[in-house]
Amino acid sequence: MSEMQLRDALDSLKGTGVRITPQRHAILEYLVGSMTHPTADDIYKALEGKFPNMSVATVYNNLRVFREVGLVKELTYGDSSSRFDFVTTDHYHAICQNCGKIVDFHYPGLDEVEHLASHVTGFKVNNHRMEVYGTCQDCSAVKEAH
Amino acid sequence: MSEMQLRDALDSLKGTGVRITPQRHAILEYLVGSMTHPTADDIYKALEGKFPNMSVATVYNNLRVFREVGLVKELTYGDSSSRFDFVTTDHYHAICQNCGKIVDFHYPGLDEVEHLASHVTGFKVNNHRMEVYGTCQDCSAVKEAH
DNA sequence: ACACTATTTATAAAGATTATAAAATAATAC
DNA sequence: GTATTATTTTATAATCTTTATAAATAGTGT
Repeated sequence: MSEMQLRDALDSLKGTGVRITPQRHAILEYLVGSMTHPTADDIYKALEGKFPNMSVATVYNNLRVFREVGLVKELTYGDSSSRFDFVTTDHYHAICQNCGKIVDFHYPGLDEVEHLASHVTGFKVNNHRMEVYGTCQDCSAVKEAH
Repeated sequence: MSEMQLRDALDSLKGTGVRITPQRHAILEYLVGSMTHPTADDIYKALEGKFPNMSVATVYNNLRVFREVGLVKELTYGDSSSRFDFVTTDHYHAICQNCGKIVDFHYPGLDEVEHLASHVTGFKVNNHRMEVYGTCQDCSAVKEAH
């Protein structure tokens, strides 16, 4: 299934006139396959084997390109570096404050919030973002055990 | 009214054994008075007049202290630097993607999301964050006029 | 006023991201 | 298929935000 996501993404890139280089292919492939919301550095390190000469700038440049085209979302949490998330269907994130793990979950109906916010603030609202923070099961277990 | 907020904040600090220095007083005062969710640098520059010798580190250190005590929230949006928000009552933010303006709004009932997320992901959820993004009235007006 | 400890300052260091210019490479026209 | 052109990659340096460090200073309790 992620096969198809990748192919769709590449098609979508072609459609906007962005060249498909081996590096771009690899970065996209990694993003689609990864469930971990990696940082730019994660991606850089992961592809070091395949592309020993690839520059960090290439990773950043292409993540920006993907973001501008709408294939990728940039997530900025409290920690120092951004995380990048391949955009599939709308979902939200639960973030472990102990180990940093990020788990997806779905929730319908938050469009309502957009409407209210728009009404109250006078904004034209395009989209929203939301996360929940807490402790994941693994970390909870460790604390119990102690 | 912000007078009272400031006094409460100072009392709350004293209660936790944190010393009240002139710099801390000034930073808190600025945060309480400001409706603009300033960056550390904004605060630093704003207090330059009163404290010509103040170090940037002081601003960062104290913002961390305030955050740890719960007086201040750190907001990380897409841009390069964090913004700091004096915690009053729970509210959310509408962010203008054109000019960066941040407007507060209230919305009840998102605790429901925490429950569902907890159920689905197995997390112990402590809190959540949410924002809406769009175009503020001023920026919309400018676009229309053009 | 004295002693003790937290805090500030000045400075340097770290880390993430962006800018720049030259070299390499993909798409396009022929 | 080759030449051309514009894009992209690489390598490197620069920038910017934030944190670490150590000496100087200032609050607080006695």
